[in-house]
Amino acid sequence: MSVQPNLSEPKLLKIGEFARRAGTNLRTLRYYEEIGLLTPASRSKGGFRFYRESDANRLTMVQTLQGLGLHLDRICEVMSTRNGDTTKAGFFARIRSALEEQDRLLRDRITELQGQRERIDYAFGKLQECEKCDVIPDSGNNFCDPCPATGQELPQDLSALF
Amino acid sequence: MSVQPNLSEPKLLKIGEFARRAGTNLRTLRYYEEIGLLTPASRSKGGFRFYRESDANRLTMVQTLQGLGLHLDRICEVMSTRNGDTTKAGFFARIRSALEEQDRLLRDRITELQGQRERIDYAFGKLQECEKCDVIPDSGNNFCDPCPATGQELPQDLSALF
DNA sequence: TTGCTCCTCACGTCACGTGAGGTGGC
DNA sequence: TTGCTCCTCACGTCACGTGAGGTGGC
Repeated sequence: MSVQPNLSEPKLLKIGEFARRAGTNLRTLRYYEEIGLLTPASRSKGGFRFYRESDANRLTMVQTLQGLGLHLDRICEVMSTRNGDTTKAGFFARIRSALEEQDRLLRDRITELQGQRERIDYAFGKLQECEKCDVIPDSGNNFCDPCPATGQELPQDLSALF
Repeated sequence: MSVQPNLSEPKLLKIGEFARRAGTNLRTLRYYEEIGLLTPASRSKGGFRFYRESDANRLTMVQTLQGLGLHLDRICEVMSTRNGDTTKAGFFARIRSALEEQDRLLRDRITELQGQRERIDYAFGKLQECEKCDVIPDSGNNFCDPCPATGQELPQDLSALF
């Protein structure tokens, strides 16, 4: 006789085990509950929080969005796909727009970081030349900005460190 | 008669103009001075702070490193290229290592973000299929995780939003 | 019952935000 | 002198960190 898995009672985790799996800690989870960002699925009669395994995916999304520089109140908004009209069309439209928003943020951020890598590369190139030069950057020559050899501005990342 | 530009007295900016150019604000600059991250080049006798134009490049680097998740004390360390032995070789070695550190951080972060984009893409693909499906995710079906049509786990980013 | 996990305050911290009240400098 | 910019406290805030003291549940 095959037993139907009980889908209406998915596995629940206590806060410690859930935090470990989700890569976070107890204080953060309690704080997220306090601000309404992530509410446990239930509580024991003694007050113990119980989380769904799948809530770890919500946590991951929060971490991703935080890494992109969003504040928790904005993250609440972006992830509140269950608020609003309850039609299937409306619900799915909110999901789609949340995913699109994240993709935009990711693309923009990647472009930014690639630009920063190019600037680092440019600085490396100039640094090679500086190593062959006699002048040592100090306050007397405004830390070699502009470069006494070429008269040009230093790459930003060298100017920052000289 | 040509006049030698006075390199020992580069243009100095008051805090407001400097903040505007560097894309920051007065409070942040005062805080950075307090913790020793960015000290003004000089002060007027009345106490007004004066910054070098080139210090904006230092600020930019601080912002970049903050965006990569570093704390200010770590940023102090990474950017303290003027501390240590004062030989040219030592100084340049510290510059090089600071640039390498940043490049590592940038590459790792870009890889991470690209992975996140792929996950978003994967979620979009599944969402297309879900739109053709009759089942509506709710607490009775554990928000469609696992998918009642395929039996497979949902993409993380759908599970997070369903 | 023991031990480990969890609970709720509640104060501390980092990186600033935001006035209050006063002074500098073209 | 007027107006704008700057000054130094100093308290507030966001997102937690870190105990203190007490209870739950296998």
